[in-house]
Amino acid sequence: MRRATMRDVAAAAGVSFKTVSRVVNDEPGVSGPLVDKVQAAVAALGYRHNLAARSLRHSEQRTASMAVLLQDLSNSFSAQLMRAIDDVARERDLVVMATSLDEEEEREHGLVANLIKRRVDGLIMMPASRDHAYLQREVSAGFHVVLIDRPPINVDVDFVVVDNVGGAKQATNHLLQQGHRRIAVITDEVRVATARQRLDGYRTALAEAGVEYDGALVRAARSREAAAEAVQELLASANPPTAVFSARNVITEGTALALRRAGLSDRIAMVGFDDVPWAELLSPGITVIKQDALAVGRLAAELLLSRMEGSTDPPRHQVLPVQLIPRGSGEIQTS
Amino acid sequence: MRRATMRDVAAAAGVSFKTVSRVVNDEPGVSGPLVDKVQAAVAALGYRHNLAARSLRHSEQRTASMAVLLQDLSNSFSAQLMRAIDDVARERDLVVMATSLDEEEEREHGLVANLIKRRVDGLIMMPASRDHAYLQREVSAGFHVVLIDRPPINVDVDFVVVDNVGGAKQATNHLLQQGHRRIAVITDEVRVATARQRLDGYRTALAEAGVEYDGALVRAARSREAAAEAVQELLASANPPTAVFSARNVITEGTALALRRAGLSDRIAMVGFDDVPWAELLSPGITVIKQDALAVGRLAAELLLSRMEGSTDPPRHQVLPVQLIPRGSGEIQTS
DNA sequence: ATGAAAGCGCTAACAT
DNA sequence: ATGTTAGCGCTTTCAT
Repeated sequence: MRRATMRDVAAAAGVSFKTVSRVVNDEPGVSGPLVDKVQAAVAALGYRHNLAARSLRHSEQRTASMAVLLQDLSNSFSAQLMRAIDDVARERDLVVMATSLDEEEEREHGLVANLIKRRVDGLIMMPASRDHAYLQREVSAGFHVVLIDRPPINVDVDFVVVDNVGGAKQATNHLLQQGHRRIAVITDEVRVATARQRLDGYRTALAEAGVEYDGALVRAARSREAAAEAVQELLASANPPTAVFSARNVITEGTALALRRAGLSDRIAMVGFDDVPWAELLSPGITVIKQDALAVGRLAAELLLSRMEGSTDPPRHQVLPVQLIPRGSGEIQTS
Repeated sequence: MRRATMRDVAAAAGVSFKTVSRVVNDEPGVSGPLVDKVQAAVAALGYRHNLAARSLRHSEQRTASMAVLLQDLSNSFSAQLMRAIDDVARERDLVVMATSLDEEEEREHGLVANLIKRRVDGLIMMPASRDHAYLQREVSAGFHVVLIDRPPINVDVDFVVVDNVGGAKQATNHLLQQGHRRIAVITDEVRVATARQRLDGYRTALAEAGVEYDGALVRAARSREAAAEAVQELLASANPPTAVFSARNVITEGTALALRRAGLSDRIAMVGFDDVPWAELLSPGITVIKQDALAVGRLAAELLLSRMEGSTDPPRHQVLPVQLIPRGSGEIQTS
């Protein structure tokens, strides 16, 4: 059950297959009657234009496609990035390939190689790896890459990140202002750049306030459950925190869960990094440092498109601001 | 800045370009020294295999790609579907193109056409349209389609849905059992198949319990804000409901929001269709009819893969069960 | 073990 | 306005 080709259509319509090509591509220079005959044959045979063959021959070998590599497409932050990127791509009729890296470096390398073999026109990636030098060769060969959420390491390419250090400082300062001195922080694993930056911001804020850093208040957790456990342990410790800075959305979930279970939602203050859709449904509402995922995604897509359209500007480094949204949980004072 | 081709590599390595093809494809029958020479040339020139050209000539013209068309990739249900599909695709080294349809019929048609032009090997779609007859021709031509969340109309293809009618009945019965008689229901617009089915289940449960259907308790809402408004209006009406069945995840958010704003979270019962990650963070927790998005996605992907691997079984219709998870909000009794 | 020729489905450049 | 030829980068088939 082979698909019909232009030659098949040409034979059925009694014209040359170049005429079919003209009709299919809406090129001028074909008489009305012939156009009709060709279209009739196309319909009769169920012919479908083959874009792969087209782009192979076409002068500028574009595939009108791009790829998005995130860590976990089911995470709401990533899902929003994807959505924003897709919205921009849609305007240009670009198809978007998307997948999750799950912080696996090997997977990142394999996928980038695979996508280049497929000749996607560009890539937006939240990198899992900590060395992006391997991208240099591809970028030099004309492959376009925009990193997102995490800055490039050992290579200079376009990127869009948010002010993680500033946001974490702001979160910590906010809690300090409510009188808290024992502020726990739960972050992602330190190999993740954003986790390191947010921890930096936390430490800087403490230092500036003259509050001593206490490693016992710092935990790493990847999942919601791990975060909940970490908070539970901290609460049960000899010298428990009076406030928590949860440095990532799933950690915020885990923290809220642990506080609820302990019946301490109204006693222990918390500020989360990254807004969550249910933040205002809780009592108290969750105070967060909001990063505008849609803006990050949109901007990254626009940077990529400008490259695909020929921009040769030097690599552009975009750091978007974040915003503290007080909703109650972060305004709980020390008693 | 043209990318190197096999011919370029062959010239650089001093071999025929067929030998390069053999090396690049890990085919046997090339001596060790030649393999080395070719690989050196590949590295020197930054050569990258062109999969589009390959699949054009290759006997079975597979592109090792599939597409996923959902309504809104940023919705947590859709994001989970995508994640599950991607996990299965990953095992087979398939690339997944994904995008949102936003309930736009035109967009669905355009995308399906475009994806066929790109010769994707298969498609998993949550359809926006209400007539899928146009798919018949493509399916007959060997294109593989699996519908998800909503069943096919006017065409018979594989699909995976959940028991919407049964789930809605269960939700309604649960509220009836707590003594509620005035149960509001907020659904998606009626053009959406799942909304109609869930409304059916609601009506059936009422009828079976001998409770008269009251159209004044039924509202449609697409967004969280619209749902919140609808609930607010209902609560302010002359004869307000004592319970709410929110028939979709964003509606559940809106309902929870409205109840919280009205300070009635502990007074008005609610059950939501589709589990939400924050359901157990609220007080009371949100009782839901859980549909296993990951299972739906996984199963759909497996059905599609089996087609791609040659299955010619008659169209398979999968209806997955749903499960009521009591967390508090659904167990509030009439006072 | 290696290579030359043909052709996948299409567009570009050039006829007529 | 229509058609012919060549060739995109690759795999296949068939030599050597």
